[in-house]
Amino acid sequence: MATGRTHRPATRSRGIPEATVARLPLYLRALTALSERSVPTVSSEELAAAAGVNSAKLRKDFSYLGSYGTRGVGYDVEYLVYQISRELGLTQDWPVVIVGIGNLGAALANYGGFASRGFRVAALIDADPAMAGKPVAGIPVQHSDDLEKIIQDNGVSIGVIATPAGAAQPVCDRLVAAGVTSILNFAPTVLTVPDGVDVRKVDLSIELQILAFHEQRKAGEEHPDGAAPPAAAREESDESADQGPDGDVPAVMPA
Amino acid sequence: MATGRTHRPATRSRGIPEATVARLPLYLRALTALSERSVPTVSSEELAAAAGVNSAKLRKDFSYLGSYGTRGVGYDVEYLVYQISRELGLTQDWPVVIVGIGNLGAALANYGGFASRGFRVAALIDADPAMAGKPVAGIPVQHSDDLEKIIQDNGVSIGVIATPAGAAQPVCDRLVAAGVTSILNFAPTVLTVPDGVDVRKVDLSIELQILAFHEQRKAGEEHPDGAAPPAAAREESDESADQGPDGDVPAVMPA
DNA sequence: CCATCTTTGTGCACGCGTTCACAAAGACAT
DNA sequence: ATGTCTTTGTGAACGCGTGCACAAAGATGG
Ligand SMILES: NC(=O)c1ccc[n+]([C@@H]2O[C@H](COP(=O)([O-])OP(=O)(O)OC[C@H]3O[C@@H](n4cnc5c(N)ncnc54)[C@H](O)[C@@H]3O)[C@@H](O)[C@H]2O)c1
Ligand SMILES: NC(=O)c1ccc[n+]([C@@H]2O[C@H](COP(=O)([O-])OP(=O)(O)OC[C@H]3O[C@@H](n4cnc5c(N)ncnc54)[C@H](O)[C@@H]3O)[C@@H](O)[C@H]2O)c1
Repeated sequence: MATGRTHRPATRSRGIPEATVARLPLYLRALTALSERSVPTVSSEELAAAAGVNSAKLRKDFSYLGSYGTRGVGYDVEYLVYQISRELGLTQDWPVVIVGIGNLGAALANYGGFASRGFRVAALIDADPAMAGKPVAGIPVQHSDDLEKIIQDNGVSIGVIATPAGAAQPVCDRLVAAGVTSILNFAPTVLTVPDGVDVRKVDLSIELQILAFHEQRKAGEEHPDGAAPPAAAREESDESADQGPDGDVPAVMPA
Repeated sequence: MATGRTHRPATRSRGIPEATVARLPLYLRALTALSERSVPTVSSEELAAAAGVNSAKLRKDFSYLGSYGTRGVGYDVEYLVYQISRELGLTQDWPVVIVGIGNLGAALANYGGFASRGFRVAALIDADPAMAGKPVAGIPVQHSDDLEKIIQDNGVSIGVIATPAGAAQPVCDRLVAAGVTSILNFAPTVLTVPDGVDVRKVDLSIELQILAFHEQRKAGEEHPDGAAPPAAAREESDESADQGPDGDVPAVMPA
């Protein structure tokens, strides 16, 4: 998972568990695909397969939204698309600003999947004066001096941060002060925000490191054939002779 | 959370819980920053604050790695950097290929934070013949015809998919067949992989939808002053009169 | 060497999330 | 109308993750 929420304790939002909320977009995507193929109804089993989850989980998730679905038949695709969209707040338009129009920010600005779900790129903001006025993805980049005005004029409540790590917290502070209450952060930093502001982060580096961890485990298991004891092959090897097959980085040892 | 794992049930990998593994990179980042400032030791309290987590959680996380840390003092920064790096498999070099060098793929290729943790971009692969040979971030793009050979020649086990959604599954299948066992997927699709292959996904659209959900809740609460009953303001409103303040999408109703 | 003070490591309890398994609901055929 | 068959919705059990709270460990000062 490339994410993690901040603040807002375990206050189940109106009764819909956070884990369920995180899956709703997944269901919505699968349902939209079915809708485009004019499929009228789906069973929980089919839809679960398409979304890559357990069917019991899917049914429980939907049960938090209400009793849509007909026993013996399944769920009405169009109706469910509407209900989930409404629950996620996608029946309204969400203006979004992107701050930091570098490699990543420009890619995000060019991303088509943005607009497809009610999100509209209201403005692109960068601190580089050389970029001001230059169009990216058809939208002229604006200077960060005008950040507050841009937020307020467009009624923006969702901000995307794609600046270097060092600039992320100051930018975040300005966004929040200007009225932004939801932030998607691509910079590799922990953002501190007041209560009531949601932060989600996407960190490529963290994802790769998690993959590397599992990759290392797979390589360390070394079982060409079937059932080898998966764990407990080595217990508390502490240090020494645990390196991969390749070379190793000389390590700094403690006092 | 922008992620979600696939397959591999709840098999706690060698005793380190998945949730802990996901936080190790966070600790590592904070520790690296301390190391650069030549800070010799940190307490769990300080480090937890820097990583944005609870200090008890941090201590429990570290306890899975072993008893590094000195009571009354804290943790030796350099030592901990090494131990976490080793646990995550970052003491070895991980060649990575990126498939789909469009807006996003190019941004990823240009991303400096890639190399900083033992990940090396071994190759860039695209299906567009016009891109073949063209350097992106100093690395010439190779045609996807040679995908299998590239994977094998470089001993690549981690692949990044940044192609359009429709191409993701076929690309994934080829990567896996060629020997890749860890995939980071940016395309908005559920990938199906054999057992033993790890998939993590990053989906911008899902993140925004989750933010929109909470944003809608905040807007719906409408409490200019202090303590209003957070939930149970409306119970089971089913349909009708639940739309946002703005316009609403005409919905298709079921039979 | 002893006392004090800081900070770790963890036992324990609790709550959330997942999954199983099944009764109830309803479609559909006869 | 009645029976059968499919599929939902959910009660209950279980396991994982989180956070509290505290005893043990060890540093530090006298
Ligand atoms: N490129 C990637 O694939 C990638 C992947 C993961 C994370 N990231 C992170 O995303 C961020 C951006 O990456 P990038 O490759 O686009 O970097 P970049 O250097 O290409 O772009 C950063 C942009 O932010 C602008 N900027 C700097 N300070 C600013 C400020 N105070 N206000 C507004 N704009 C400001 C710069 O002018 C520049 O245009 C970095 O934090 C990076 O670590 C990037
Ligand atoms: N741009 C973003 O910010 C962003 C954000 C989130 C998700 N995504 C997703 O990431 C993916 C890439 O986005 P993008 O904006 O870079 O798109 P893009 O169209 O700019 O780039 C896609 C690239 O993939 C290449 N390609 C197509 N089929 C291929 C194949 N079979 N093998 C190898 N290469 C192939 C194309 O030639 C092209 O260069 C999409 O699935 C998109 O939905 C993008």
